[in-house]
Amino acid sequence: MPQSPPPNHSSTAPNQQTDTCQSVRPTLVTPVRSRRKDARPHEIVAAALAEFVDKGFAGANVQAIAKRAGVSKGTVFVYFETKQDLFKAVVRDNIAAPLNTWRDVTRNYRGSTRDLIVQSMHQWWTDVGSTPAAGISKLLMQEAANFPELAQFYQDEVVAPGMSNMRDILQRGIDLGEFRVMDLDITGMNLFSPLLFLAMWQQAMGDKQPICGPAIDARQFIDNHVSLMLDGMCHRPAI
Amino acid sequence: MPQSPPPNHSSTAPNQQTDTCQSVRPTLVTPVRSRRKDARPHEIVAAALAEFVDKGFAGANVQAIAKRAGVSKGTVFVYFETKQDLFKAVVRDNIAAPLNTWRDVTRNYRGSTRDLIVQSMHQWWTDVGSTPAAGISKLLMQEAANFPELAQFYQDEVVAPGMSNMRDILQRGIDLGEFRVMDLDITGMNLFSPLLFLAMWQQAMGDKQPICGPAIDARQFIDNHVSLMLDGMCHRPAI
DNA sequence: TATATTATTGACCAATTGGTCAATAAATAC
DNA sequence: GTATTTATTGACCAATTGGTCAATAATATA
Repeated sequence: MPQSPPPNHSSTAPNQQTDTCQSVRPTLVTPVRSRRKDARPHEIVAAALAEFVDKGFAGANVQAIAKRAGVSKGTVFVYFETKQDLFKAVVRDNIAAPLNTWRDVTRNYRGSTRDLIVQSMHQWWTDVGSTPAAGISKLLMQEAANFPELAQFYQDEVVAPGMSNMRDILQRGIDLGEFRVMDLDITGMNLFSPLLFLAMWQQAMGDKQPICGPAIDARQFIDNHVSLMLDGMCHRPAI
Repeated sequence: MPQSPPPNHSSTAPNQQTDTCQSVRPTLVTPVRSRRKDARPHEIVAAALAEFVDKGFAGANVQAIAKRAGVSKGTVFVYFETKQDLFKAVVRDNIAAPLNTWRDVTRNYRGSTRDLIVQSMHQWWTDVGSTPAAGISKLLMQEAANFPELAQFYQDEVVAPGMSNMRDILQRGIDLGEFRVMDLDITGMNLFSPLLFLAMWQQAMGDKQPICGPAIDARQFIDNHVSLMLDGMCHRPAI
């Protein structure tokens, strides 16, 4: 899936960009080159995200990224010193935004903590888990060893705040008398890791390779998970 | 980066494992080359596992694999046609064994299903999750798109049997009246995915980058998880 | 229109690396 | 010991690719 279609080219594939000068200068045909200095970085980063998630850092091809972004390889290196720098930019640019909006849901919630958890998880799935940004998790997981500073960045900017948010939610449930007392950190991870796993799994397997029979429905997966985590699998008398 | 130091020099550091037959010549030093046709494949695959898990398929360097295995690059290509073939061998050879032993625990268990789950998970963690073989999961997750036939293989040989085993366990609990009725597939995934996630996480982050404060203790993680899944987080009256 | 500026390009370079193969040395046969 | 076989090697090749830069074309300016 091409990220950003070549903004200037009139046609799609066949014409390529070999139409340098034979254009007779009729009047105002689409220019052979377009100059959009400020739009480039974002487009290149978006294209790079797709390529990196797809192929990993080592497997990603700068030329392919350039093509996806609709520019030449040279242009990529005008805006990013090295492939590594581009990679870092991709991670940084795709990490920050979603987490905040997700967190806001927690802040001013009124209903039961159970509902908060359900809604919070669906929210995260919609905003992050099911989007290309989820590829970042997969990416970091595989490249963490080679980019320790990025792993640290991810740790500081995503993991820690995410854990903090989970703790807040759980503490709220305890304070309101809904939940029993438990280890907040461990429980937070227990509660959230299936979502992360599902996101990475679907990133990896995409639409092919259904886990077991049909593909997993995220909504059902989340609802079932929350039900188990709150009520447990064992028989229990009505409250 | 120096290429490959001649592996024949007297001996770099350890004596390697040239234990086959050079003992015939007690007076001579260890031979410059050792010929161990049948031991090579396994050694190379073991070395390749480490390198692939570390660097991914594209990032892995055949010369580095050869070095880890104590042979020359040429030797690698004697036993494996291509880098891809080596990769496939690595996955295939590291997938089969652990699952079976894990499964056997389920078969002839006598106690409560709760205990079965606890023990089963600790068993899996010991036999798979905490071993290098867990790197295969991380590896497959990142290379699935590029090796669809391997993804299928993984699906058939690991995912499906694993899910089946989870279903058996849950069904047992239901049959014995311990558990309420629930969707076996989804619940199986909910139950197991945190372990998979933890395994991959620790593969990725290794001993550095603790999630939050100290590194996660797998034992505590598992026990807490099972407790939540069976009893739930909510307050509940004594049975 | 003419000139100046600069975003964009693609040919080019150097380093890396998957893969080959004739030479070599360890074993075996005689 | 000599001859034969073959597992192992490392120099070598060709293709790929990250990165460079002088040339070029799209603007801006006058």
